Amino acid sequence: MSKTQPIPHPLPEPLVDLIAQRFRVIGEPMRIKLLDALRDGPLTVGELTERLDATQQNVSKHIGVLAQAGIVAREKEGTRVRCVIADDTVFELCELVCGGLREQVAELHDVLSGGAA
Amino acid sequence: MSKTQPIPHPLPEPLVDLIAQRFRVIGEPMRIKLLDALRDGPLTVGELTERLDATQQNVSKHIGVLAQAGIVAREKEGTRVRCVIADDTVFELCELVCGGLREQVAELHDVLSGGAA
DNA sequence: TCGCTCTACAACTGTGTGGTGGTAGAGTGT
DNA sequence: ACACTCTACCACCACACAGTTGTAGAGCGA
Repeated sequence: MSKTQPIPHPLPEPLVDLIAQRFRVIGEPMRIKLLDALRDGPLTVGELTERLDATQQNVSKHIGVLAQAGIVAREKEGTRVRCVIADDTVFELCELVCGGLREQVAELHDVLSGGAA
Repeated sequence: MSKTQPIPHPLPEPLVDLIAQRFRVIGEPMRIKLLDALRDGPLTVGELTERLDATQQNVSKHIGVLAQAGIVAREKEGTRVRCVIADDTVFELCELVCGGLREQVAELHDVLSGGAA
């Protein structure tokens, strides 16, 4: 159902910046961990803080970045804040990247085991 | 044909770092422009320098980063160096991101045009 | 009302890195 | 051999940002 319609070719400058920004948001280990933790379902900032063994401030900060990028959504619930994945495509992105990594590692493996002349 | 097999769930630390690094590599406007330029086919560093209106040093540097990440391949050809896309998944990644961006913009558009109570 | 918990914000510091200038080295033509 | 072109490497500067500390404010229970 996902369109995956082709991108305009001479990529316009503003779009380049948007794409880069998007990748940059996901390109942070802490944020990837947060997203990974939220894969099971919504969690509060406190729960995330405990699971990732991080400081509350840092978690809040990164969740803020992810929220501003529209990747997660924050929902107040008393004093707590429930964080939910708002854009599932991030996981598809991760899977694609993992696929590429697997391929590279496989090539290296082939070279190191059989391909050495 | 792409596996897109699911990722291990409690994402192991080293994998998190690898994924983050990968995204970070693509999360740079100049590098996205380089990849976009290489979509038509192989180009030399000089040609890329001219097309992107950048300095030769900068292009060489970013191509180096992309090459080390296994996203492009460099091939010496006399004094010139031909740069080729080595991992097509980057374009799939961009398409996915663009799809997400489109969706967000569409939602904003709806809110701003009809949804206002 | 008072105190406690939960979260977000501001200021600061250290680090990573993008861009530039300078330059070395390889390859080519004369 | 010499001059020229093409590319990569190095050192440097400037800026962005991740992480920390301190703290303000909102909500809840006693």
